[in-house]
Amino acid sequence: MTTHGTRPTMRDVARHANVATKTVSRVVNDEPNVRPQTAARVQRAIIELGYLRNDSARVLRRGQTASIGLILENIGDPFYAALSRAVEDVAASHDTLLITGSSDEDPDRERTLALAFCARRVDGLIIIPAAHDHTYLQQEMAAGCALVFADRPPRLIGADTVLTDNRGGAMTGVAHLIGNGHRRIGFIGDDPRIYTAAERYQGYCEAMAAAGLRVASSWVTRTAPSRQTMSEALRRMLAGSTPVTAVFCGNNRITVLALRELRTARISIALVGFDDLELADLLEPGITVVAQHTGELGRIAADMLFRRLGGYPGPPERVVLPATLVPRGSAEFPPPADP
Amino acid sequence: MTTHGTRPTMRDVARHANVATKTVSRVVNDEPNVRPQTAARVQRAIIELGYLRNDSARVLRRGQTASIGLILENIGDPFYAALSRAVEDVAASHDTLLITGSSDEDPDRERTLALAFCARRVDGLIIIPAAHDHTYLQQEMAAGCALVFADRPPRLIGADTVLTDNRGGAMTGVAHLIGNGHRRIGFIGDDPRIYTAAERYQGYCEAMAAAGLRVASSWVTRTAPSRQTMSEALRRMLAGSTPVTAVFCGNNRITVLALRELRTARISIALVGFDDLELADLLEPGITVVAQHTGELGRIAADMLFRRLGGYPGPPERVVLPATLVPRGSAEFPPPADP
DNA sequence: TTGAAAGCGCTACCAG
DNA sequence: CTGGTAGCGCTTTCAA
Repeated sequence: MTTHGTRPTMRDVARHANVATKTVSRVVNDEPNVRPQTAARVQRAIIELGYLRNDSARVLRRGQTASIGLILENIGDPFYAALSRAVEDVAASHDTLLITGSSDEDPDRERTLALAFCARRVDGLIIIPAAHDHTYLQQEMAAGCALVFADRPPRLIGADTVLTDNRGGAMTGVAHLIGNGHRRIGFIGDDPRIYTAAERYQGYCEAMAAAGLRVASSWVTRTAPSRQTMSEALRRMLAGSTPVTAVFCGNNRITVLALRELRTARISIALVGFDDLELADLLEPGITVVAQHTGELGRIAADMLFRRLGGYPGPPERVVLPATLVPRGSAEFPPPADP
Repeated sequence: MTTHGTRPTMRDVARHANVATKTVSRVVNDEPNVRPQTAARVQRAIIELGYLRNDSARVLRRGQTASIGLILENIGDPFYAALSRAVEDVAASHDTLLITGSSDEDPDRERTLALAFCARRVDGLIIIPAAHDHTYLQQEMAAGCALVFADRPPRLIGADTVLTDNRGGAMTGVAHLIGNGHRRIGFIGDDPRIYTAAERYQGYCEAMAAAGLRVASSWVTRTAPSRQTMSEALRRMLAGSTPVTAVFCGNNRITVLALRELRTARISIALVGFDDLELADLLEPGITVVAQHTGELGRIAADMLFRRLGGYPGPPERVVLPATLVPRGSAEFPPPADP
């Protein structure tokens, strides 16, 4: 039995078993060249003392921590939670621990977290960036910290990156509305400084342009979503002489807020959302979405990271995953006949 | 500029600035008793060399890692994601990093994760347990690792615990159905070996008994949820001469699966679910749930942990949070008139 | 205000 | 097969 706050060390075990610490180390790490009899004696001492190897010391000596860091916007968001789980699974398959931090879309917080992780000497870092300048990571990369960007590309540095085809996905979603006869289509997106939000807006614009459709400024809102901004956005695009007959929502939170707003106001217009929602198929009508392959995004990011940790030497690579249209009913009807 | 894979140490900085390593340490840690002029010289060297303190070494020397571990069932589940976020926020306010691991309801995996975290010498551990015997943690507690259990109590050891009133919540939900006139009410719960599932079943039984209602065995299913088990559960409770007119679902996944099944089969019965769902208010009818205060659960667990880390000496404590009924329409109607 | 030396617990390296 | 020694990069302690 150990006393409170005191842990037995390898030396303690060694003394207890009458061997050298190095022999204990061999047993603890399953190294060869230990007589079974000796190993058994050491094992007994380990159990009797309740010894658990101190991986902090091990890390210091070996220079590898068998841990990676993941920085995302908010682990409480289902999208990032799913991504995080995929990363964790890959990490676990490499016997590696995962440290997670939420940046809340704050560049300073991202930087603080990234440097804190690097100070812990994580072997690598997966970042869903909020910052607009990642040169602060150059030193860490040079010092050997592997780096992968997911969901959004790095700014001002080169590194492996895995993205969703946000622009193409948005185009597909908006084209789907156009294909159903809509010509006045609104767009509600997040703050345009966010890469994915900007890309999706571009996709919206391109799909409209490709169909020869003009976009009125009152149809477009691009800002951090809240109940109030959603309410105003919808009011603006539905007011005036050219109200929209359909709306494209730029992410999962926006879709949910817009649905709630439309329901409250008892307004029924066609809607497509970017990102899937857990109960999207159970709403009436079902919500048509452009779904990202969230798990894949995380899995591939983690695979790329471990490939680098395995010594892969090539130049930075970029993987782009498609986004998939899932028609469920909320968009598959024509606009009301014009008076 | 550093070369690949080599990081400057305090000694390097010290040499560069012509001071002792201890002086660099003082500057890096904002300790007093350094002449501003000296400090400036050190700062310059730090920037020139791109030095970042190695917290692994710091940890080894100081014996505190400023990190905590969180073991839950699945970080991809919105319930645990929300809890995790609350824990992370408390940890961040203590300048502490969070390591997360998913046990997938596997006792061995829980144990492996917990011991891996302890080997890293996390300062404390928050566990949402899957195991049925936590004596393996006694040594770690004795060695000084703080321990808090959340959502489910520990088995065979004593430790701070924060729980939801699962039994009371289920009673409230079932009583609500009874209050709306239902007398034949089904129950679908998770594997009864899971603490929360067992408690919620007890609550169901007690509410039925309190109203003087018998429970037919065909009305009850208690197993790991899947599309198939849900389908069979519903078919059983709706078949025969005494079909249920309402059902109580034991957790968020079960509620979603049951809703999908009922929708597919075009069956409309009253329903109350345990755990809230993101779009519950937007379904038609809205889904009545018994909601847990997930964020509170995580926040209080983390607060209890840091209170222990701060030296709080009292005996293990148990906090029980209420679960709150949120009526939304799926349960607020009477059963069809009996023929 | 500054520095030198010891050592946290482990593993790498070399000797036996 | 086994053991000793050195040292990972930092902080602690004590001396100057």
